[in-house]
Amino acid sequence: MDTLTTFETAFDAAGHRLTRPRRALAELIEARNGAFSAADLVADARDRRLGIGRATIFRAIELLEEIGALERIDLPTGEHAYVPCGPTHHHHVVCRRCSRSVEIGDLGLGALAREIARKTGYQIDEHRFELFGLCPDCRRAPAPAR
Amino acid sequence: MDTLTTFETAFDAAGHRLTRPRRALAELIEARNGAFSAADLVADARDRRLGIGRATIFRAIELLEEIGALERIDLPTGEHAYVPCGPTHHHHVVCRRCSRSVEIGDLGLGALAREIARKTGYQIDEHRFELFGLCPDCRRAPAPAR
DNA sequence: CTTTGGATCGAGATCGAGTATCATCACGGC
DNA sequence: GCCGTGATGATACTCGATCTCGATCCAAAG
Repeated sequence: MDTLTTFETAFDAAGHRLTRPRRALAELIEARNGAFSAADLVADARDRRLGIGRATIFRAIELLEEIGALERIDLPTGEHAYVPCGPTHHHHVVCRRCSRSVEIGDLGLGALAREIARKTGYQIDEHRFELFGLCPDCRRAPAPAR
Repeated sequence: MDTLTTFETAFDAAGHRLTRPRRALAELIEARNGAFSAADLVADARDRRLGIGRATIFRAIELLEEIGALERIDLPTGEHAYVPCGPTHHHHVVCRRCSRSVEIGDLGLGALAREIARKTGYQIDEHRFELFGLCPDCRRAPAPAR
């Protein structure tokens, strides 16, 4: 069976070609199952001798971001990371150890943003709400696996 | 009168020397009156022929961040910026045109974070909430002064 | 199945933010 | 004023990310 993965579908649905490098990257991302950095993908690709160029990886990430299949978040360290996500408005909770992430709904933040707009006089176009901590598994895990 | 500015006081109170470059940078930051990037300061310093090295600027920013007089935020573009701020827990609203920013209080986000922790099983250590839009002045301004 | 054009690719150069190094300097307590 | 230590700034360097451009591949059409 040639079932397409979520990301392969994303490329396809947006009218982009389903090339070998893109398929491979889609797989790498799905395998990660959480937040990852561009450098992570570059390393993955190199480790598996996929022969995918850096530029291609950055282009694929950019594309998936435009499509809405990925979203960039900013780690507390200042690094950029990307999380797989659906199309609806939402926010992310990211594990600071294993990077596993879950989506959470709006939770009234839209209303809160409007409230803030009213109070400050700003016209709010965009907001960002990210949470960091330890996922259930990493909470149980003993030592900070370094 | 040799009144110290907010930032000069910050350096002083934290037990750091009040050097000429630091005074100058404190002034530049106050003059900006909003969010700015490290590159902005570097440019400002160069434009005014202050003779301040890049390293010094980055060190000063780092220091002010440790002290709590600055906080790093991440612009929607992915760039890093810094906003002057007070010591209590709060969040920022930043104008995407002029970078003027205002602080807003906790607004029940702490409680929301706890709620999310309960629902997801994550242990939430840290959260980030940033809002972007147009400040009252820039809303009134006609064309996007480019 | 073959052709073919344009999207996509990969290698390498380049850029720019941020850090490290280290000899020199100057703040501020004495 | 002296002096020790923290601070400075020129320079080199690291590393994430982007740009360029000729080569290559996908997929639609015939």
